[in-house]
Amino acid sequence: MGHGVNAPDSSAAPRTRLTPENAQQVATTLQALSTPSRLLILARLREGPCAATELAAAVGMEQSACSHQLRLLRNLGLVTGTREGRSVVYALHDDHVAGLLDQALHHVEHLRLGVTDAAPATR
Amino acid sequence: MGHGVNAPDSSAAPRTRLTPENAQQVATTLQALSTPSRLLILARLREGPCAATELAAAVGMEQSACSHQLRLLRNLGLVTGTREGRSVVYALHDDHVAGLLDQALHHVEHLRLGVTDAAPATR
DNA sequence: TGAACACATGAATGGATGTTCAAGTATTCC
DNA sequence: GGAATACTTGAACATCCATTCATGTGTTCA
Repeated sequence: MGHGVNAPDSSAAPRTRLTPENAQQVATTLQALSTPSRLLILARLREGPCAATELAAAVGMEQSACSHQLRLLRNLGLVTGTREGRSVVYALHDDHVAGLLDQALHHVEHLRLGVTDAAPATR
Repeated sequence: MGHGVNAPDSSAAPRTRLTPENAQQVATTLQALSTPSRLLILARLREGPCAATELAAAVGMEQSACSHQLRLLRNLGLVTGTREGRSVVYALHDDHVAGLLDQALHHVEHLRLGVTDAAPATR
């Protein structure tokens, strides 16, 4: 049988109606999760605060590249960086970021990936 | 003060540990939600199945462009297209896609966007 | 069969975007 | 002050990606 498709079901309507303007904002934020490097950075910070250099090493990228991405994440309000002596400690901005990450991982985990490039089937 | 940051807390560890390989897959899937056009397409399908042309009109884009994005979404396994007479009806592939969308909208809604390009503050 | 409708597809284009390389700023310690 | 550490920033570059234009495929109906 089917795979239990979307029922716009009785329970609750989508909290946020997606307007074209809204969509731009949402897309911009979700784009932060659309690259392996940033995803790894956020996942690392998900486990606790971390200084920039250590963070770069943890995710296996050069400090410069990592710093660029951290700037982007900072501008989006996803992470915070606070100077601590000579190092800057980064952390997720708040729990919603952690939640967003968790949900994303959870759902994607349960999605069949790498589906064949099947053309629409005829009934 | 504090915004209630990430506590690697007692409750539950992240279900999916993010490996570099895994990150690539997750990123690829999440990238589907990183553009306004695709976001609008998915949001429209969230409310129920829809034919291609009607869908394109609903989200305000040309049929060609819409078709290209639909192909991408199909390849990622996020939507399905089934021929119905001369039209092809699209729908979300399953509930996880709807859930992912809902969660994304929900979290992003509660995130402060457009934060200033503040440099790391000194303690 | 042929016209009309509904989509898909390929090539081209312009605009982002991630990374690297090479300085630049900030902080600590001698 | 000056060297060393930690991080940031800007420019250059190469790549990717969403859209457009033009064309091709599939389906219905006269």
